[in-house]
Amino acid sequence: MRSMGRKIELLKIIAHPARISILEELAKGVKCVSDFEEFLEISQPNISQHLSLLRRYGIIDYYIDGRLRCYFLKDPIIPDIIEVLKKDYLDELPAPACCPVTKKGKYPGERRR
Amino acid sequence: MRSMGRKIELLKIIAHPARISILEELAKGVKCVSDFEEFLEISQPNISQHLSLLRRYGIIDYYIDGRLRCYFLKDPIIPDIIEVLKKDYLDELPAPACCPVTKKGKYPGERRR
DNA sequence: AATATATATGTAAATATTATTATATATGCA
DNA sequence: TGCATATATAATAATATTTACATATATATT
Repeated sequence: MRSMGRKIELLKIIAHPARISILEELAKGVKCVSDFEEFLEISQPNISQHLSLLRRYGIIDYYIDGRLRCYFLKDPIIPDIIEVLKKDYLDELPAPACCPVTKKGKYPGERRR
Repeated sequence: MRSMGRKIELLKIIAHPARISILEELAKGVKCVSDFEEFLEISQPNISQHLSLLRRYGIIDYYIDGRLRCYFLKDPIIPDIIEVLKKDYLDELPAPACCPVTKKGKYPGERRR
């Protein structure tokens, strides 16, 4: 079992547009670096940097096929996070039973002291 | 509907130990700043800073009760993310049909050029 | 009115992240 | 062997994040 701290660190690592794109693609199947070059609008060294970062944290891995590096997903939390990111959320959570708008109301929980 | 970019930004904002703690608490119910002081090991101004950041991004909001500010969750994606963070993931994702360990294997997808 | 309490704000310093550029390595092919 | 291809690494510069500290504001209490 992985600690919450480790998972927060993972969240921080993946919270970047290029890295989410990479992970979305890898969720569909193995891809090599030049595949990413086709749809990411960033330089090849930059792609490599994002890939190494993801790999350093154990989120992805690769195997070598000739001069290609074929990357694949390794961390099972990733598909679940992508699913949440793709889900539509139409409404805000219901506000607690008091009035945030008028700035009046009584604290509904227990109070200290 | 919210864009992927906006959700990634949100992910980045919440990916911090203090802020995840705050959100986990708020998922249980309304809390005021002094409630957070009891279990977060950081200074009151720092707590306020994290709260303002979360509020600036529409993730939480508050109402005023006297001199207390009572914070509550607003963004409906938060409980889902917390759920994923708390889930146990026992195994790595299955590696693709080739051999990452021996570094040999054939690229299973289509190849460009 | 004076003081205490709850919370926020401003700013500076420390640190981390990101993209860029240049260069390196390794493999395959002529 | 020599060159092209695929990818990685290193150094740097720009920018953003985080914390800490001092101070401010608003409300309640006496």
